[in-house]
Amino acid sequence: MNIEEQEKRLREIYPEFFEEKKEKKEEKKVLPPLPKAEKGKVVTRFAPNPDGVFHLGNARAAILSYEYARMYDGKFILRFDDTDPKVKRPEPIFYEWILEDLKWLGMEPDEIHYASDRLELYYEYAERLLRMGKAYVCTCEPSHYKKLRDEGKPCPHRELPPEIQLEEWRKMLDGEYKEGEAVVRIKTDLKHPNPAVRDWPALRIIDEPNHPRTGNKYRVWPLYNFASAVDDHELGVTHIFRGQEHAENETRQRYMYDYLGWGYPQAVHHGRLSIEGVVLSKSKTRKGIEEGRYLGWDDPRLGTIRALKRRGIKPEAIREVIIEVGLKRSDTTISWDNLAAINRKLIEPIANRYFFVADPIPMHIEGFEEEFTAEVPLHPDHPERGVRKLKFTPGKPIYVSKDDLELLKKSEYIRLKDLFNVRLLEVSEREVVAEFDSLEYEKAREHRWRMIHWVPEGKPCEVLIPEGDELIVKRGLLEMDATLNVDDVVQFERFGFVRVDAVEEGKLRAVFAHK
RNA sequence: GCCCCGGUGGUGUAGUCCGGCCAAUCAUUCGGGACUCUCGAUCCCGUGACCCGGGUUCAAAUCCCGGCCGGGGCACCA
Repeated sequence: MNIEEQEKRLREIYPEFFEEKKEKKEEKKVLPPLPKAEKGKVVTRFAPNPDGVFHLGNARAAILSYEYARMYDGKFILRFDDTDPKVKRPEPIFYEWILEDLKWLGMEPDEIHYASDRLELYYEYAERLLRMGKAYVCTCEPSHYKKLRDEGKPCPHRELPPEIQLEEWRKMLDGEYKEGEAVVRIKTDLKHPNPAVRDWPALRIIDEPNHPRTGNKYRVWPLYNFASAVDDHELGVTHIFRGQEHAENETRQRYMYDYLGWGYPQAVHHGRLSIEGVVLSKSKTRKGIEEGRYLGWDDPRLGTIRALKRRGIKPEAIREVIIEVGLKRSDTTISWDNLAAINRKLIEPIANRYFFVADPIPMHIEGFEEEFTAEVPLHPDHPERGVRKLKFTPGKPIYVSKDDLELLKKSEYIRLKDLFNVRLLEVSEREVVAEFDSLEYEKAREHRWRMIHWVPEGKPCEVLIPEGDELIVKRGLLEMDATLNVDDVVQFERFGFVRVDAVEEGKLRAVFAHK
């Protein structure tokens, strides 16, 4: 029975099946409702530090923020948290790339802000807190301060009156205090069970920031918690999505919100997201690039958005995988199988098929003395797209892949897909000799002969295959009819889906996506 | 060491807040089969899990206590 007959018969004996099937198809993973979210009033933000490239781990916070904003007809803000010109120095290129990658993922921010543009605003709030007696300028030696803190004791500067604090603050701004000599702290509970929460630092001095956006205009820079607290409030952020490494920061920032009489946004802390066997860490990636072990930030082995893109992973697949993972607090490791399965569903219908023969071995065929042109559909399920032509010429060898060597060795007959069936006479790594047997596909099917792809001639093509930390390069021949452009995602039959990475003068490079 | 947070098949996820309808959902992987000029797609069928131990209860994946394991934080980083 073919599919139609089977379906017809099934409708007779089990009509309910089809109704259920229809329901199942519509079952799509969606995000759960967001607590305290009102339609039209949700404001979310994605706040990366442009000191590196956007990767899958960052994508979790970004996609959740964006999706929820959209779900509630709210606003999605991109804010560059570029307040560390020293340890995590921002670089101009990453500002651009992050925005570019965000857009590629389909997330256009409603607003874009730069923390480095807002220093004066931070200063205002610092002064206000100083004046209120809720913050102080601490000039303790860091190690000494730490000791006091761990003992739950105040440092000598803590209880000085606001007038002195403001004077000290002035000295910080004026340059009287040098880098490392003074810091503004927000008062909290000195007996807080978690020492890390006690009187946390809010602003510090960087003598020569040489910031990519503001140069040396400012020498007092806010720390993450301070800048973030001010901005989330000022920008009207209602919901924050961030990794659980920030969970303790909520405790810290709440003190500030209480002093200022602000309401803290709803924070959702999610676990860390990683992908099977892939390095996501910015610093490790950077090191690998510097040492020449990686081709760049978009090396196919990496988990950066650019790398995923280069491999032919569609933005929608990344979005789906993140939504599937949801907002759980536990860490998750996405498997390539899963990502590939989602991506395959997306690209299978659009990817045209071609024959790519990796590590070609010539095959000489005897006993067929006519020219014969095989016409193969560009896509088996879409004949309307047309065909590719592969011409067999008597006396000229065709090429088959070394990857099929084992198969050839153990087979007596084989079908050359869309051409004809042959009997194998000699099989070695250097060449294969075969004899024409028959034309009909049906005969091959009856005998269950295996089928391989082949190419009469072809253009040189190399495929980059990421395998863990290795990047394997497969060289071979791609059929002549494959006129491809960069970014095309196609399937090399019996090889896998690939994205065309570069095309130059009949030469081609592709990156392997998945089977 | 101190402080948070987690733990459902190989992987991811639903269910946990408000105990029963959960001998646990869906996807992927894996095994088997159907169909098909790709080892692609499609379609059937199947294997496979509530970290452990106590307690509460008529009833616990769900509540409580303890343990184990995992992650994170303890920066003048974000």
